[in-house]
Amino acid sequence: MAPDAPRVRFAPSPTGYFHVGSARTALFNWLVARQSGGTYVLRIEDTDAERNREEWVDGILSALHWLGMDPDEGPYRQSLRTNRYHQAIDALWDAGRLFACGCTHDEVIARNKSAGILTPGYDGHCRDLGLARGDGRALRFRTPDDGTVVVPDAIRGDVEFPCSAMDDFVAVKGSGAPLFVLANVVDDIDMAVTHVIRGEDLLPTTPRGILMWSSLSDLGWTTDGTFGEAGAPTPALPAFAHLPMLVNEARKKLSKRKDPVAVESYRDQGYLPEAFVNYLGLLGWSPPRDEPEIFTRDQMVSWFALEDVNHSPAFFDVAKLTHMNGEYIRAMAPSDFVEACRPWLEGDAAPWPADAFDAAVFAAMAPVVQERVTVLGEVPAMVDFLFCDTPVFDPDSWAKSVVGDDGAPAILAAAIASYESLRADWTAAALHAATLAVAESVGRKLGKAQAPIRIAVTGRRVGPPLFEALEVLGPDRTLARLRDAAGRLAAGDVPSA
RNA sequence: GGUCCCAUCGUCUAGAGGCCUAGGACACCACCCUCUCAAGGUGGGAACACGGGUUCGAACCCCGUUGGGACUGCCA
Repeated sequence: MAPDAPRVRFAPSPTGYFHVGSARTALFNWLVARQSGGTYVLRIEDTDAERNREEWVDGILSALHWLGMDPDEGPYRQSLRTNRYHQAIDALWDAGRLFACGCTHDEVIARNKSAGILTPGYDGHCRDLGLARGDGRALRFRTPDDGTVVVPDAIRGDVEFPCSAMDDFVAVKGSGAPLFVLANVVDDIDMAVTHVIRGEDLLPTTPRGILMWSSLSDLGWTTDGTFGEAGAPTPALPAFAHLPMLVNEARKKLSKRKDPVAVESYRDQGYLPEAFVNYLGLLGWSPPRDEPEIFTRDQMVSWFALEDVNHSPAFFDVAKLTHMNGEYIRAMAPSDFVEACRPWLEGDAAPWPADAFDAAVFAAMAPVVQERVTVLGEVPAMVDFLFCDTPVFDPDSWAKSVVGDDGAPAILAAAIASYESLRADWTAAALHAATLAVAESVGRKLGKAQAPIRIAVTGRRVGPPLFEALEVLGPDRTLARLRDAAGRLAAGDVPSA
């Protein structure tokens, strides 16, 4: 690796699930590292004890693994680096960059309100009181009174923030625990991060980080050797890139309450990681002109450039994701498809008893299923008639196209007679021809005539091609189900689903 | 309220002053194909927020307006 190779970091906070926006951020970081021979670092920002749950961290790791973006380095845990933050806090305190403040948030608001100030934000109450550290006092960062902080952003250009609009923010909790900006900056310094690529929601706090960075730099702060040499001076400010937000239909930031944002749920529904990553790549970026939207990871790596990332928010469109997933599924080698389906077919998740599943039977049916599903989670419902003792009847289908069809009894009777003679030549082609004859005998087109048969055998009006399904099901079970349906129909019985 | 960001079809986007009577994809509609459903094929409707500049010429540059969003926490 070149000594000046980029070092990017993906720095999620554990939240209990892996957000699709985080996945997009991870991807763009990963792309920059891959295309430049750089290093992609994972850092868990768990300074908040509330968010420091082991299984949540495992969730991040497994989601990244599923996406094919395992870190090159890390995970580092901020919760394990508190000593280092305290060194920074002491240095900042000794230099007078921090001051103690005993005000609660409510007190600040109350003071502002009584002073007739609608503007939220710290009023500077304790700034020059010379309060001592301790006694549960928070430590605030003394921001400049005037001047401008410039955030050099690879996507948006220089963004300027007037210091006059910046209040003295809390950098250390009353408990002594460091907060986001401080830990984040100290880590980026120690880990020699060269590119900070993150969501646009962090843009407004970036000037605080830059102020923190320069203070540490001014103080002669040196790196701790996490990466590279211990004792090296504060590195130059990294490049920044703030990615556009991912929004919902209401154009609001994706909400964990209202929107389907958990990557895990997409995985569980049967989206393929490659399709998911491909779609994510289309959110805020697009391949070169004239290139199709479906592309490989390698192509993305070679084409991607931070400078080409869009500025405006993108709607996470599940319909488009789903379409792309279908494309990826259809493009799979048949054996890969069969293999990929296993989690949905074997074990407790399947809608049939575990020992009822027959891999060879599924494999025979798989090709026609592969062409019809958009997510793997749809597979069981397409083949359950093969593994359940009796079909899972859709009440509506049964009512409309069997009970509600005057011709159904005759069709079923004719099909039973016809199929019975086909036992020796039980193939889709023979079944097709036989059913065509049945249809003719009742004066119908095949499309209309096959409905009662399909429902009797599979339980539903829609499904895989009927004759392939019958071939795989076999003559015994097919005929038994046809007789069963005909019998119940004659008895006026409506089966429960 | 303050600071900042953003603005091309319903959606994701192409477009970096003349190639634009604005292209593609998803979604939608119609037709074709067809054993259901998909897939596939063909066709269709659908956008440069508005107003000023700059320029021979603006979706593209500048300013303003409007609209949307983010942040404004001892969360990250």
